[in-house]
Amino acid sequence: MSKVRVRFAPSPTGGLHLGGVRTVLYNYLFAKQHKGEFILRIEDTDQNRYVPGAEQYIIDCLEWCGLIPDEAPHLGGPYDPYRQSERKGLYKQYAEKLVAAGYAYYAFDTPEEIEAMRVRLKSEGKSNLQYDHHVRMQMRNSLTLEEDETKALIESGTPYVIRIKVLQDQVVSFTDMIRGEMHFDTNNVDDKVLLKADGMPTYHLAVVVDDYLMKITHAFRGEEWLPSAAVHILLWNYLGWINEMPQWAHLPLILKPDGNGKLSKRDGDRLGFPVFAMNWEDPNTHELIHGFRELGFLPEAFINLLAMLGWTDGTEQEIFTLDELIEKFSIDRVHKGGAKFNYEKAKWFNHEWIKKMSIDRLKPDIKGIFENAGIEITDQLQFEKIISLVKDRCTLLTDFIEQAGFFYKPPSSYDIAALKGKWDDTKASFFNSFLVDINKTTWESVAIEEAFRNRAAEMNIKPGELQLPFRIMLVGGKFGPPVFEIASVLGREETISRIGKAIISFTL
RNA sequence: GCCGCGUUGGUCAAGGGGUUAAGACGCCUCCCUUUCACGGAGGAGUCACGGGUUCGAAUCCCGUACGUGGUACCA
Repeated sequence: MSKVRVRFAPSPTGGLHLGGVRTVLYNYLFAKQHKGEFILRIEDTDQNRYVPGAEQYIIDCLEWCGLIPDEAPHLGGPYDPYRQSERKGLYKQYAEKLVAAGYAYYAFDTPEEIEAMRVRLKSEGKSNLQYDHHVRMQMRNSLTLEEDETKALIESGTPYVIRIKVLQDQVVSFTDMIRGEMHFDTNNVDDKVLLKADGMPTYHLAVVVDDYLMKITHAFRGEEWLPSAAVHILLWNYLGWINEMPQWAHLPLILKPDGNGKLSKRDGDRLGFPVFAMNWEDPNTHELIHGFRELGFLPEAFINLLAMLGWTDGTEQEIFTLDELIEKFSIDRVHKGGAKFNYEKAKWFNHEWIKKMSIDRLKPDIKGIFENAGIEITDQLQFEKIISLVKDRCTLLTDFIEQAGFFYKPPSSYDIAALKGKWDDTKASFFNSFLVDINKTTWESVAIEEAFRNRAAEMNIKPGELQLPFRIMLVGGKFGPPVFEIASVLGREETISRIGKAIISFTL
């Protein structure tokens, strides 16, 4: 078998949806497992939908996720160029070839004429309003016009498109790697536009031509493409390339968590979770759509959770590294049905990854988050200790600010409510004595705790009664790692200072 | 409307003729911890419906319902 080559072919219209990333991922996993190549091709044939920055954004997302293409517009490759707008000149010859072979035709109908046709059909009670074999002989095209008329029209610069001429009464079949045998009746397939009036190909022509030219062996795409697969297969046939047609796999959709339908960027705002891989700001409206990255997800977790949205290896394992996924992924274990996105589970994946991740891997990310929050890291060793102390209680990377910020900034307020019934004059005097004690102890958590317990014993107070007040003195609230660990990391001076301040505040 | 695809707890899912129908998230209870987590032990909660086929159906077949996608000179 020839070398596996797969492609991700997005149109750069803004943002990269989570479902898009999953499509990339499955492509990538399949390619790498088979020691093949993963290609990024930009489908920018619709000039009306061009969004500046969108292509770079896609590239950046792939990079963040660690899904690096082998060939791409910005990397180049043996099948340059990888941007369809730059391949424009290529497509027309194939469309013309189809016309010459009788598999396509020129159509001169204006949008108004097509609209009129649909109105007419509707008034006749027809439910099928497609431009297809039922109506093509009633329209203005090279099938109904005399040859010299057609020629004259083209030569005089009349706008025209080229449409595929779908043969009647045939069954188009193919094997989908996920769904098995698929059959379509050509009587239900319309004469899709192949080449637009502006000379650009439509998606239908462009995918087939480019997949052929780029020697794509396997084509994975979203389920929304299933109905038009018939057109694509017809094209592979009509163009005489059927033996080189890639194997198809139509991936299930990712659905909204609540109601119905494909997950869209709007749902993120509405339900309070990210839908895009990274923040995306629309260059025209300046609307900001939040990304997983900025909300504190690790790319490892993001990839992992996406992989599990529609696929399992059949065991109970849920946490996978990219390498494990490459090894274990199998397209035939991909689900047929769509999956509703569940943000709680997504966060669980991230939590698992933070727990599992090394301090060194976490460090740069957390440092960046801290700096954005105005916290400077000066002591590396202390920083590492802090990370190891709090990582188990952080679901998102951004949680580190809340969970560890107090190491860098003394509490600005105290959870007084939690103190209720746990603070009185004897407690105050305990801490006053303790303040003196800890001037002499070795500065280690065990030694601090020992001093704490000794003093408590001496004053005949249960140490447990004192721990919560102590915590609130240092942290401000009822959370965080063990208190004596906190004190030890904070340092003698800072601990003393916080206790002193708190005694005054608590007593007021 | 028409065409296609799908349907196992709230969600992700294993299981593909005989199972007490796995597991995970979330939820609840308890243990650990005089913080919050982590961790551990339990609990509630399911095969869309109706017909077949079969000794036996979540599993196979047919309908129905529901969901979802497409139905553009968008991808």
